Amino acid sequence: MGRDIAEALGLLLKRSTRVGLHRRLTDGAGEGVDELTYPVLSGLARTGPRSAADLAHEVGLDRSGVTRRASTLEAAGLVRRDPDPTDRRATLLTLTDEGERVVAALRERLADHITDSLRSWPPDEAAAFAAQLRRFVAEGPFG
Amino acid sequence: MGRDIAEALGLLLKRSTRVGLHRRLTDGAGEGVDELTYPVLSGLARTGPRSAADLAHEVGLDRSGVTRRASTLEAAGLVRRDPDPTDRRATLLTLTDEGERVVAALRERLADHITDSLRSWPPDEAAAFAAQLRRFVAEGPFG
DNA sequence: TATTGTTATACTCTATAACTATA
DNA sequence: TATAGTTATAGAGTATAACAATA
Repeated sequence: MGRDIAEALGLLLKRSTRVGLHRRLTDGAGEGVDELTYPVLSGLARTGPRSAADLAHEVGLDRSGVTRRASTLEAAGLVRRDPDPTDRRATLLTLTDEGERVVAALRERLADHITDSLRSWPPDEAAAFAAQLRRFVAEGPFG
Repeated sequence: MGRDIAEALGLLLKRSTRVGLHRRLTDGAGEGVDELTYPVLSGLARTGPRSAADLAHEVGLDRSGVTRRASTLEAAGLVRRDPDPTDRRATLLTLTDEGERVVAALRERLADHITDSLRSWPPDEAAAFAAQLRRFVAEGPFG
C-alpha cells in the first residue's frame, strides 16, 4: 500500500509533471503570471495581505525570492505594496482588484480541470478521495 | 471538490515539500544518491536497462540531463554503461548489484514512511485511498 | 537524413550575503 | 542586537546546440 502511494507520488513530483501542470494552468493568464509567480499570487489569495517574510514561509521560498516574484506581479498590476501600519520595517503585499480577478479565474480553471478528470468516478468516491487527499497531505510524510 | 484537490496538490507540489521529501528520502543513502539522481535510479529499477534517451522520457528530463546524472551514479558504482547489442549508437544504463540494493532500500524506506503516516487510518480506507491516488495520477490533469 | 551519447554554452532560478531602515 | 525589504553575487541545474558515430 505504501508502495502504491510512493509510486503515485513519484509520478506526481516528477519535474515534467509539475512544470507541465503549472504551465498549462497559467498559460494565457496574462502579463506576469507564470509557474513561478502563481504560488505567490495564490498564497496571497489564501492568506490575505502578508509581508514578504511571512509569505516566504507560506510559499516555501526565501524572502528574496518572494521579493523578486512580487516585483514581477507588481509590474503587471496584480500586486500592490503597502506599508505595514504596525511595523514600519515591513511591507504588506496585497492583491489588487485585478489580481483578485486573475487568481479567482485561475483557481476556477484548475478546479474545473480536476473535477473534469474525475467525471467518470462515482460521485461519492470522488468526494471521499478529495477529503482523504487533503488529510494525507496534511498528515503525511511532508514538511 | 475540485477545489479541495487543487489545494492539496498545491501544497504537494510546493518547492519546499518536494525538495524536503526527496532530501529526507535520500539522506545518508550513500555516495552519489541525492534528490537529483534518485529519479534516474528509481526509473532504471522500474523499467530495467534503458538508453539515456528512453530514460529521459521516463524521468521527465532531457537526455543530456540523464547522461549527467547517470555519470554521477556510475562514479558511485550504482550504474553501469553497457553497449546496446541491437544498436551500436546506444548505451544501456543498467543498475549494478549495489545499485539494486540501494534502490530497494530507498523504496522500502519511503513505503514504510508512508505506511507509517497512515497508521491512524482505518485499514480499508487507507487501501482505498492508495488505489484512488494511483488512478487519479494516471487519469488526472497531468502529462 | 535522423538519432545516439556526450560535452560546452547560455540561461534560469535559487539561496547567501550584504546593505539600509526600523524594532 | 535582531529583523524588515531589497539588491548583487555566486552556485546549481536545465535545455539548447554542437560534435562524432551509427542507423
